[in-house]
Amino acid sequence: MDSTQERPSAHDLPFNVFAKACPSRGTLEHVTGRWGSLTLGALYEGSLRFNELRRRVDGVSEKMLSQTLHALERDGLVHREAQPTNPPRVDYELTPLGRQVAERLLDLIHLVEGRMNDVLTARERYDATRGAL
Amino acid sequence: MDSTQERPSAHDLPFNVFAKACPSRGTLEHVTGRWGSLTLGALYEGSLRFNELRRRVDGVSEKMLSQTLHALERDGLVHREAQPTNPPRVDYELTPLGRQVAERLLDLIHLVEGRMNDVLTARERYDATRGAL
DNA sequence: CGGTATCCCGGCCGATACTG
DNA sequence: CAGTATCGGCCGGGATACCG
Repeated sequence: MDSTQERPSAHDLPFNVFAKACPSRGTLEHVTGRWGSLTLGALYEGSLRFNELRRRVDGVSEKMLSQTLHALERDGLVHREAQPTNPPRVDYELTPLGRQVAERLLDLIHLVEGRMNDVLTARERYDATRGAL
Repeated sequence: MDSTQERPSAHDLPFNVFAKACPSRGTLEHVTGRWGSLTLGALYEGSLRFNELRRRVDGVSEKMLSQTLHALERDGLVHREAQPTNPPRVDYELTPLGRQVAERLLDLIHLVEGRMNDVLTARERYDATRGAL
């Protein structure tokens, strides 16, 4: 019943994101990263082209969007479909796994958006007491 | 009006994380950030002291943990309870809102951990085709 | 349109030292 | 134990220019 150092809550999966060296931590960061989460969220509605995505994810630069899409494609969350037409047309869409991830991400996003007033109120209270120092 | 049919993309909430200037984007980043997500995830099991948390979130520095906790406390997701004993004892625990957030985060974390083999496979395929350039 | 290459700055973050 | 202060490197990420 005792296997060296097992914590009560710990999951027995081979991958544990709380461990520094675990590769799942890297993927979690791609997914939850500043642009990763918004990109996946935007693609949940359906496939989008590069510049559509860029407009949808307000504030992202070409460089970061490109970089983000490569990371997500590499992790198998986004599928890139290029058509060799002229002018070129490239569509990005979620893979089945990407959809599952995006679903959870959107749950989180909607929760944060929906409770933002509470957050703002909490900030005011915090700043009123601690910010006065 | 057409309030019956609604595009899934457009939420009518006052806060939209896809908009550059929206404060919800900042909170989402606190929550999904590298240390924010792990901190909230760790606290889901119950309250923890500073150094317990530090050990649990493998790799976090004192500075970043402190900074992360302040941001989460300010946003009303974590409650800090200090006891004026000697040696000092400080417990951190999730607020009700923090619990809801952590719940979603853990859903995401468990999904990523559980599908990590697929991710790793996808990476190999990607690197084999594109990495050869 | 759909990107890549380059430059470069701010701030994220770790290491270290110090305080109550 | 529970932090804060300071320094410095590294790199995330924006701006710009350029290519197929």
